[in-house]
Amino acid sequence: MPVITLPDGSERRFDHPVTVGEVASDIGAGLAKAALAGRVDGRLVDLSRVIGNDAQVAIVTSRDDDGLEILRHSTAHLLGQAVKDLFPEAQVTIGPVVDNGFYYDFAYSRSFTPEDVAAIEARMQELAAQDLPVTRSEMPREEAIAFFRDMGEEYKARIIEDIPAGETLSLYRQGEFIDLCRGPHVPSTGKLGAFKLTKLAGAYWRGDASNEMLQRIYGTAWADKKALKAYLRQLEEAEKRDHRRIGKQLDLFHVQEEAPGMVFWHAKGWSIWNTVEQYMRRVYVECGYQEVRTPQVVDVSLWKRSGHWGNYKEHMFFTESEKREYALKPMNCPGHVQIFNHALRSYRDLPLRYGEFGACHRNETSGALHGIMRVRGFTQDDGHIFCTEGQIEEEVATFHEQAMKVYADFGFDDVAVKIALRPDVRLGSDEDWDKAEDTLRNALRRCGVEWEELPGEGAFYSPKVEYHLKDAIGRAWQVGTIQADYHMPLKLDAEYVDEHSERQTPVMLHRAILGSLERFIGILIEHHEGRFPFWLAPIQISVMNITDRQAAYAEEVREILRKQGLRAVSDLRNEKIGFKIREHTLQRIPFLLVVGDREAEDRTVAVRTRAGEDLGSMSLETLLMRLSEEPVPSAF
RNA sequence: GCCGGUGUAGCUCAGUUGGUAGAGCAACUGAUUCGUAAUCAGUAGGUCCGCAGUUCGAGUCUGCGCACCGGCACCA
Repeated sequence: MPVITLPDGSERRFDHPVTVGEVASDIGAGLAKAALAGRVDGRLVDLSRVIGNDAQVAIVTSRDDDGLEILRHSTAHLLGQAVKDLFPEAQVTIGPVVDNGFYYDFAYSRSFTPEDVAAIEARMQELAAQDLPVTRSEMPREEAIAFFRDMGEEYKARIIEDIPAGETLSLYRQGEFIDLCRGPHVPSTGKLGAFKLTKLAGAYWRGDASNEMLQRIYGTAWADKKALKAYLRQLEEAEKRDHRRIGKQLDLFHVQEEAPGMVFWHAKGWSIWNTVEQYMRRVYVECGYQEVRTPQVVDVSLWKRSGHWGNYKEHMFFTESEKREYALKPMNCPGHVQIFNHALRSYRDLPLRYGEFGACHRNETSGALHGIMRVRGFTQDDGHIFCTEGQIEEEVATFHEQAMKVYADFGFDDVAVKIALRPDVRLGSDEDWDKAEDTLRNALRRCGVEWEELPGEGAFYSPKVEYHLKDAIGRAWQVGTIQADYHMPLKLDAEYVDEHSERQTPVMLHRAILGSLERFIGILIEHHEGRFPFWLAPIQISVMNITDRQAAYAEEVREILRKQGLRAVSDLRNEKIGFKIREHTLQRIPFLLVVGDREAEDRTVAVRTRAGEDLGSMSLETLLMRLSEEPVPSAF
């Protein structure tokens, strides 16, 4: 005689075992219609699940995150069903839920075409309209392997073979389609919401590039058409902030065929770069770094000693001259060790901090390139701190504070801190890793921050603290990092003399706040949608006249602003003021100054912001005062 | 690198079954001198990504490259 307790604490008594669906009906017809699944004593189950004993029950609908996830998972099954329907020879593999949707990977003798995808989506709509019941059944593991192998579903059989022996598996059937699945699923295909297939892609079996490639079809699924439309609109909005598009519109940079993965910076883009670099240079100085510069082209022997040649030569650029082989530097650390090694160091010199705007080249695989976010020629705000083991915690904690300040200055308030822990393939002993990981934890604990740990994500020589910035539309970008390296100093013979006159090997901390300037500027562009904060804007002010009569005055105003160190331009073209305002607003110039006869007469300017706000007419003194209130990063 | 797609004027794009390459915006010239998101008219602009091939004839068809886009893999 089950007593069902609902989320609001109310109870319902039944004199016989009931299904979750019956509980929903008992509560109300509307809920029964909306019900997709249930949560019984905390576990998600199908509506058909029978409850025999007292239980806590919640009905899951598409309004719940759980419900939406089930909806997406069931839509993935619908995709599987449609593909098997239209292409019986195709084999199914996995079909999980991802952000905003789902995908399903298939093995098939030929590639699916965009036309195939359209047909598949149409078939999905038909199958949904048929409102086919989705039913669950169970099968012992061994039987399931034979079952799927008989059906010609080799991949499915292999997936089941990885499940521990003796387990009973659940299968879901809708129409002719049967799939292995933990569930739960919607009770029938008619319960599915609004969906759309979005992308056709290749994906390796089991995510391993040495395996064969499968075909992945991505889709998005939502509770209703309205939510789907809102999502598609959001995608369009995201496209508008694409740094490649804005880079073109604002004339910031370009890339071209002759130099794949290398950036041609135009004047306005380079202005942003310079502002960022000058700001970071101040960070180096104020945080006790010595800025250095190391060679671009270095004999391969150094890279062999550092281990990079062994690990990464496929991704390095080489050049040969007079029978000597050189490599373009893929990173700056060996260079910094050379400077460290150029004198005999004392423990009194530590921590010794070097910073460099290090231009590096890495021959990234062609498919990895992406605008200025992932390039082959890039510049890091790189730094290396040579210190003793005992100094690591202090240095990491200090770095943390600096990094957070920098992110806030660039307009990022939501920063996630993570520690990437030891990977499977690594150097050094477990005790060393315990120690290194704990040092990072202690440093962060000292800063009072919360962090997430990422097992297996560390570099092969050290765990890393990582900084992930959340941008204006919620996307996360990994930028900064600090890592404690015990190995490279050893490989490259870095030494210092300790207080007992003994030679010791220092620890080397690799750290960057922005990561690569190219990528960081790309992130800035997307985060601000090209509307850079005043201090970063390549052009801060534009002065425009209404008729030729005010040309001289407009030039005079521009000149005064320039002398104040502001980046100002004038637009004296014989165009209507509305046209000029439109153009300069589209160029995202923070302040537009209009001068007509009145302003020229009174020696004032009419001020308008790029947001369209009219600040009225004011004297140049008032304007300069107003501009001086624009946020500018302060010193450390 | 792998799977799929795309490559035409500075930009955004159109171009039928193979038959002399187009539009809008931008540019340039002229007119207009105008008060807060597009003034009007005219002119000019192309190795149709590259190289081979098929054909009387290729932007269009075939092959091989390259680059870019979306994923996958990679990211010291």
